[in-house]
Amino acid sequence: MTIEPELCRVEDALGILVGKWKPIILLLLLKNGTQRFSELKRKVPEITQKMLTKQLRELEDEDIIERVVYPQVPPKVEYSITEYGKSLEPILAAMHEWGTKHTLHKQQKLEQESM
Amino acid sequence: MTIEPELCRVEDALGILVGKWKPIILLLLLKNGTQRFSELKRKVPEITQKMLTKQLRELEDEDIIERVVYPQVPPKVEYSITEYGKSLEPILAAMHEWGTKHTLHKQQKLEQESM
DNA sequence: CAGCATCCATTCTGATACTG
DNA sequence: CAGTATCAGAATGGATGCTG
Repeated sequence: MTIEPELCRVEDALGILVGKWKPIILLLLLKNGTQRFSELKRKVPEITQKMLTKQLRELEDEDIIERVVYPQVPPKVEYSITEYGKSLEPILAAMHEWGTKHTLHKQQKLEQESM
Repeated sequence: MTIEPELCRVEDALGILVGKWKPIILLLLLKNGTQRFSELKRKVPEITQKMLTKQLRELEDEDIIERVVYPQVPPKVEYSITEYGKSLEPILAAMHEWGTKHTLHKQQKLEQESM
């Protein structure tokens, strides 16, 4: 094991990543760079404005993403990952890789059960 | 970016790790190996039996941990990480490392604000 | 010892409608 | 366009008491 004593450090990262839509939002911003509110909404149609707004605010509060408002009509707001936010990428990558394997695992389990 | 298309793979990992006590439980089992219910309870005194039981069941359902019941009186139940569960370690490690940095980040932020 | 059952408080998420 | 406000339902977490 490489993880030592203070076990609870993990909670901080988890606290930031938890939220039904935060990982997707972060991955979209990491992958495609700066994007407008409406772009994000379009790429994740299932999310409601309320939820998107909320999750973006929370990520902003944690300095994970940056929010830039252009004072014009109609309004324009752009979101992007901060440098600090980019430091989350290894975690997202590890989860993504694991998630892929997990899918296989679940499939195998189902196959076993149906034999 | 190394993370490609199917963004939602991340959710599976997150779903398993989320739960107020799951990371701690996993880290304890990864670090110290097989342990009894009461040992875990003692190491995380703030958790209630109900919660400990629930989180352990959920991890068991996902094949992350194994539960062995010894048919004796008084009862004895041991929990351990499965091989599959061990595959989560990179994620936990990444979160742990990040969490440590995050603490520093928060401190610096507070210092800046108080200047 | 290792739970389960019940009740309760809080938080989270969603649906819908409205606005500068 | 990018929100805010309100209401409702679901999920989560906790306190307490009982049991094989």
